[in-house]
Amino acid sequence: MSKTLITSALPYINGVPHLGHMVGCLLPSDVYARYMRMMGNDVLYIVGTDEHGTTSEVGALKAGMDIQSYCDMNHERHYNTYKDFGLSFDYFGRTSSEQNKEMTYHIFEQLDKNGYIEERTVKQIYSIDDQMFLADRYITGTCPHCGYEKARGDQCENCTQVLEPTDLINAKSTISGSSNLEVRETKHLFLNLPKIEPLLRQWLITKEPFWPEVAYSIAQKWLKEGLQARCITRDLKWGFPVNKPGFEDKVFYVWFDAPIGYIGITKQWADENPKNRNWKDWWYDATNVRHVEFMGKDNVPYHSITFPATLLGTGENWTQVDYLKGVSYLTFEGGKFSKSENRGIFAEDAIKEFPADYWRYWLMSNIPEASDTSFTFDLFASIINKDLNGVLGNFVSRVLKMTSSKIGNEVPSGGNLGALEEKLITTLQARVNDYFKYMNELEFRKAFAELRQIWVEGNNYISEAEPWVVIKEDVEKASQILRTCINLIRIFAILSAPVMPTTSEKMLQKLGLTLSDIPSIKDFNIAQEITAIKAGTPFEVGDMLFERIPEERIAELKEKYGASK
RNA sequence: CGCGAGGUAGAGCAGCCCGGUAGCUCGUCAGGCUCAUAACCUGAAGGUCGUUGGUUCAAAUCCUUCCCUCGCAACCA
Repeated sequence: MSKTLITSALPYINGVPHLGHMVGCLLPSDVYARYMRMMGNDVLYIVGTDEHGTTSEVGALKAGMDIQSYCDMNHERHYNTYKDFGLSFDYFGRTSSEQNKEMTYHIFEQLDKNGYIEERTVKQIYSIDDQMFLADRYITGTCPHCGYEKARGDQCENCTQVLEPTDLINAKSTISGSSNLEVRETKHLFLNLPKIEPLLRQWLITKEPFWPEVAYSIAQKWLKEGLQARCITRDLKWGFPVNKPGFEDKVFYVWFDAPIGYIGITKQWADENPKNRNWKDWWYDATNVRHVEFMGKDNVPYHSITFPATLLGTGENWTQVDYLKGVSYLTFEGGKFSKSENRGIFAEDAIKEFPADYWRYWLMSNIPEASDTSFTFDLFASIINKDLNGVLGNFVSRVLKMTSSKIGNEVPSGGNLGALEEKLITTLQARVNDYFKYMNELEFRKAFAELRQIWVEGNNYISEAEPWVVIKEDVEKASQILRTCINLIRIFAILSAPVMPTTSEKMLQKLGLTLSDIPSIKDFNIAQEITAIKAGTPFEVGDMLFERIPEERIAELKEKYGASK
């Protein structure tokens, strides 16, 4: 059995995940993991929170908490949100874990031993009142070029000039507001990327035919512009203390230990059941592992350049990314999501408004693959009303209600498959093959457009077969048609499970089944599946699968989530 | 001249790599059906494929000019 290692970019603990984060890495990784499991693959699906860095320190300070409790609290919050969205990760870990510390130290030692680490002294702004060095973005002041008063230390948003923090007039710390700043020298460790570059190029070239264009072109861009040594340590408190003499008062930069977190979290997972789990089977001298990573496009450089270079520099045989799914941005009603401006719908709120499957289906069938995509409530409602209610929900409803009222609450017996069913089987098999093909290629938009067409085939079939007419003349034939339709419900439930697990369960429940009854979908054969449910099996009509979203509700939502701003 | 991605019917997208009657979904209009969630099925209207020039028998597709949108620009996760 081939092994599939699936990782989602680790959400930063201090952030509040919005729909863009969900669709960028968390949801697609889950959908893919569920699909690969159903295909019979041995899947390990790893997610967790990325916890180190200034942002956490500042967040804790503002919340009046110590950093550890602050992170504990937020970790819990992330976990609950993702569970609510139905994410099926095998482990939800943390980059601040002991296991990750161990991994980070080991990888750093190897890099150092191989001569890829160098010391440099840099000048940095120190805030005397905050008692810390400030990252550029934590300094604001007046732009010397255009006079804009809220220019950041790295760049002026107004005139787009790239700045040094020392250029700013009346520079202030954004943390305390203090202007009691000075430039200090500080010694840091750098990862010598130019030295690893030849290895990296050699490795990357093998990926070109497989990666999506967005991901590969971003990686190429970085190589083209030339790699520079990258600072991997910081003057902070919250992080792993550097395990090198003379640097004990520094910590590793969050971007150094965050991707290593995939490995560290795998070890967390393994440590919970050491008899049956071994992290090395997935990461170290591992054979037959295909590693698929999911991330927003802003993360691509780190996963295609920095992290692979880090692993290559160890000289050890680490599992590298085989397929990198880079996803563009989801915008909100044409603008940016912004918590501070109360603009956009965030994951915790989204789940209170509608069931997870509504979001999962919308987001996956509109995932920003080729370019940035805008979320609008109008579009959302139209998809939910048309695809989920009109096409799928209504099909289930019309079939079960008709069978129940005309014949009874058992799958009806009698009749044989005919020419119409032959045609249905052929059409459906072709569509299912395409659906699987797109899923294998991680072409989600196309995959879910195909899934929708599969549902449509159900309505097409029942329209042509007209059981409501046939039943007046030939009850046996009508029974066969309805039995076929009930089997279609089962087939639709199975095929929809990766994207709408709860709805699938609901559909199967009506037929007295659960998802765990479903065998592998590898070699899914419609001709066989179409008769899987036998005559006499009891079923219940139950509730409707989905609810329509009326016009008034859309207007309310737009108002509530700042769609007009 | 910083870099990248995108600009295709009212809306959202596919097609572009490997040139050859412009396709899908929603919306609109008309018809059908009455089992079902004002649903479902069928059909029609609607596009000089951002702009300029070029290559070619032939360009949405290849090369070129300019314009617009979004993102990135390495101490922001």
